[in-house]
Amino acid sequence: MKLKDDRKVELIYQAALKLVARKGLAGITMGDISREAGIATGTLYVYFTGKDELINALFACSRANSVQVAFRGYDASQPFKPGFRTVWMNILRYKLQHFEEVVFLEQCFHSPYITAETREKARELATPFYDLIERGQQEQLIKQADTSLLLTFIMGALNELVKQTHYSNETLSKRKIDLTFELCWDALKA
Amino acid sequence: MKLKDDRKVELIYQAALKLVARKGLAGITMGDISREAGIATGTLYVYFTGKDELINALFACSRANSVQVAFRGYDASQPFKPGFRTVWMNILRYKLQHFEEVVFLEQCFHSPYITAETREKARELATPFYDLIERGQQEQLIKQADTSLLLTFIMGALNELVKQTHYSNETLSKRKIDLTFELCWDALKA
DNA sequence: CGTATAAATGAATAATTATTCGCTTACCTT
DNA sequence: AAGGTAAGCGAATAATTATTCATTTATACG
Repeated sequence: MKLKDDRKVELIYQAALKLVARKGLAGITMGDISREAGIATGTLYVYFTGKDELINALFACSRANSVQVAFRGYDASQPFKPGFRTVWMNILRYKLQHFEEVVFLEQCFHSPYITAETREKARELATPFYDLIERGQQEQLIKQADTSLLLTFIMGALNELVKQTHYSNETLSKRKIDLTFELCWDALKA
Repeated sequence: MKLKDDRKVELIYQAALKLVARKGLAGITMGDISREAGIATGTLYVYFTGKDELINALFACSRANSVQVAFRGYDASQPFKPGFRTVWMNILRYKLQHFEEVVFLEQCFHSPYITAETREKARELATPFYDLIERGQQEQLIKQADTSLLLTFIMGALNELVKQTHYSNETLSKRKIDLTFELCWDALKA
């Protein structure tokens, strides 16, 4: 018998991400996705039970990806600031390189597709970020404010920056990146 | 003869905003809007030529509203920091009170509904904000960085904060508001 | 008041889109 | 190499949703 092709799932995901970044979640059809992926519409239903499941799976996957990369190269034994910078940089780089995921996640958040369960799992993935900020607070380097507030502030700023960068299609220079880190750090530092 | 009823347009807008905040732009139908507004579906077509026009009009209106309020009480002759705080506070307050518009504008940005023209008009509305930041830079109070970068940073942070506040349905205490302003100011200040 | 005019209605229609299904093709197993 | 099983296909169908339209209702104006 013929087996399912994992690369095909990836193909479908890429097609969906591309279309959502271009047209928004509101303007995306199963036909569009299959055409963009270069497969038949019916094939989508071999891999997913329907549109809802496709979007939920892609949401979970995108979300997991973006978190997974964040702590690459982070070493808890090194001082806080450079460690924080490593994570911060990982996040920024990932978001810049995966702009489509940024848009997709944003659009999904208020959508009829994402189930409460999918949403809950996405939330849980954020705990390492909380831990990181709390470490900085324990070391008196970061403001003693609600952790969630600080995190929200930074992530919102980063996200918007990534979007803005994309629209103006410049590449963020090293100078600008350093500057932006400075903005973040100055905002957070005690 | 019977005249068009301006309050009805407002009713339609409110219904659409409410639904988009709840279900996203992807999950909203003309039937839903009319039901939520308490009018017949056909009546929507008395006021708008179709769904596209409705969404574009609401986008333009929402965007204009949020900008219009920002400079209320701002006096260019007073020192920069309190003036900036006034504007900042206006924006925050407006966004908190009009959460639905925040979500709607965000969802629209990547959607097939909004035309290039509508988008361009929205962009033009932002110039007073650029002017404000530039004033701060001239007075050496604000970092000498790309104005658009600074603005993007702040607006992204604020937006995310408003969303986060809404989801956790707490009311932002004065303490937290002051704290958040401090984050913004520390980020921007030279 | 009465009438003309346009708003308002909501069921009917048109258009779009998700999903199914009978068939073909590929490829794993033995 | 042959058979069997599931992937892959895309036209057909089902479901949903935008839009129209014949009719009713409200109201501005004479």
